[in-house]
Amino acid sequence: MSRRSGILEFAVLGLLRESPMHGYELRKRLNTSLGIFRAFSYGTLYPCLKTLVANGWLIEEPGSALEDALAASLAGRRAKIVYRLTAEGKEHFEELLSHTGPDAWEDEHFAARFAFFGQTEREVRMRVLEGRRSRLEERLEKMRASLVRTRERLDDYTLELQRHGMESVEREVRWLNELIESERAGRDQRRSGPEGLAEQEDTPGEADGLPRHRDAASPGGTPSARPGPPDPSADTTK
Amino acid sequence: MSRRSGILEFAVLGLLRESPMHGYELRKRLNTSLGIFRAFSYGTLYPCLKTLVANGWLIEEPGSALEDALAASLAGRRAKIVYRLTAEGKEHFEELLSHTGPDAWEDEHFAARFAFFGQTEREVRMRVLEGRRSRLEERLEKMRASLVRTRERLDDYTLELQRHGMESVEREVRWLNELIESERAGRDQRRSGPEGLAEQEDTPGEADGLPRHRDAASPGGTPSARPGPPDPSADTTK
DNA sequence: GTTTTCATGTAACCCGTTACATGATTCA
DNA sequence: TGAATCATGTAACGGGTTACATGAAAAC
Repeated sequence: MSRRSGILEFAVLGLLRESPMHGYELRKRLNTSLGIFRAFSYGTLYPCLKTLVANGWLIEEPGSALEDALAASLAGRRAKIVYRLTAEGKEHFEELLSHTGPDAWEDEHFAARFAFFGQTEREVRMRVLEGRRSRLEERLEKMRASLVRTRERLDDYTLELQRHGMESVEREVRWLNELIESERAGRDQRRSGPEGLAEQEDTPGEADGLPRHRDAASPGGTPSARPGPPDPSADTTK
Repeated sequence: MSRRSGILEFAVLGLLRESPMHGYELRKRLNTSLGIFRAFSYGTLYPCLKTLVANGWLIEEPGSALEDALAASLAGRRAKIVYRLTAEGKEHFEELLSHTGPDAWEDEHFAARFAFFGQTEREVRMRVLEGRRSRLEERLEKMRASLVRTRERLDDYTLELQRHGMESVEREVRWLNELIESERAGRDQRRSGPEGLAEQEDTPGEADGLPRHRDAASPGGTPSARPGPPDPSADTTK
């Protein structure tokens, strides 16, 4: 099971680590900034927030005048209930960040993990990237095998669909390869402070590490939600 | 709402149109041959089959000795309950095939539709492909807008994730472009249709435009390495 | 002869969305 | 003043999976 709510918790904690926010804003961030996640509804988000509060990982504070000023400066909007990460919450998040279990490289989990790589230690990043890669390679292998088995029985369109799917996965593997290499190659002073987002040099220099191949078009991958591409089957573990 | 069960019904009808099958086999086909679908469990499949039977679209027949022989030749396996499409079922499926509502180009729906393009009329194929494309372009537009809005506030990894996501969508658009063009060009003279999707167009009996490829057991011909319709692939620059 | 794979089913449960209820604030 | 957006919540519902129950044929 994908334990999607686990992803939500993780992402909420991660976002709140950067700065306190109220639910409405949180949801927007979840669905746009971190555009990878299939939209969560309030019916999911608010109960989740409650749980996190109950666990002592968050505290809710009323949107005071002081808070308003801050919130306004950030989002131009008045806040009602602002959620703030507690020390325990931070600790818990840190712990989650360091986990590298197999689920860390399942589709949506992986995206969530990647989105917070900025706060993740180098080794962990490596493990997650490599885990993801081998997961995909496994998947590719299955696809290839199944394709060989059934090739003649399939019509052109089905074949084409399959081909495109495989190519998407292959493309993601190449992407991971680049990322891994880039990690390996060094530049280590990745920020890890939440607010380290500070100086963001937009100037296209490879200064800070990521490949940034602008239009080096590579084939497919997984688009946002439940994308056209892949998700092959074979994987009954879902 | 994705109405995922609708996809299942559609796919089941489509697969059974090609040849009668029992549930177990059906599921395998759903998850491998048509590898696009996220695995459906039996807890979903069997109830669905019952519904379809209740609607008069399928009939269940016991796996008789006769059936066994056939089944054995196909899959080497004995069948217990074989589901066969009724005339009404066929009609219903045909109707579904001709629908081109907006949902036809939502992620999983689209994949399902595409998988049965072999039985779909050319115009319908075009509409679906174009619909999908504009859906994706819309999505791209949103992503771009949101990216512009938030660019500076995001760290490198988040940015990279977003970039990769967009590129994936762009890639799918290119794929669709090729497919559309290929449809437009009339793919009669298209290369290598295995079982002659090619000569299909001029076959009088195919007034309804349905290829009706291979009868299950006859792989016979050319194991075409390359699919007929499009063929973006080949290019290594991708 | 026992394990694997084939094969069919069902009921409990989990998860998340939809739809609804409510109210403050901003803008026309 | 009324519409639109912001903002928080909840209860009912739906859909799908998991886990379980069952049994036959194949493979070892």
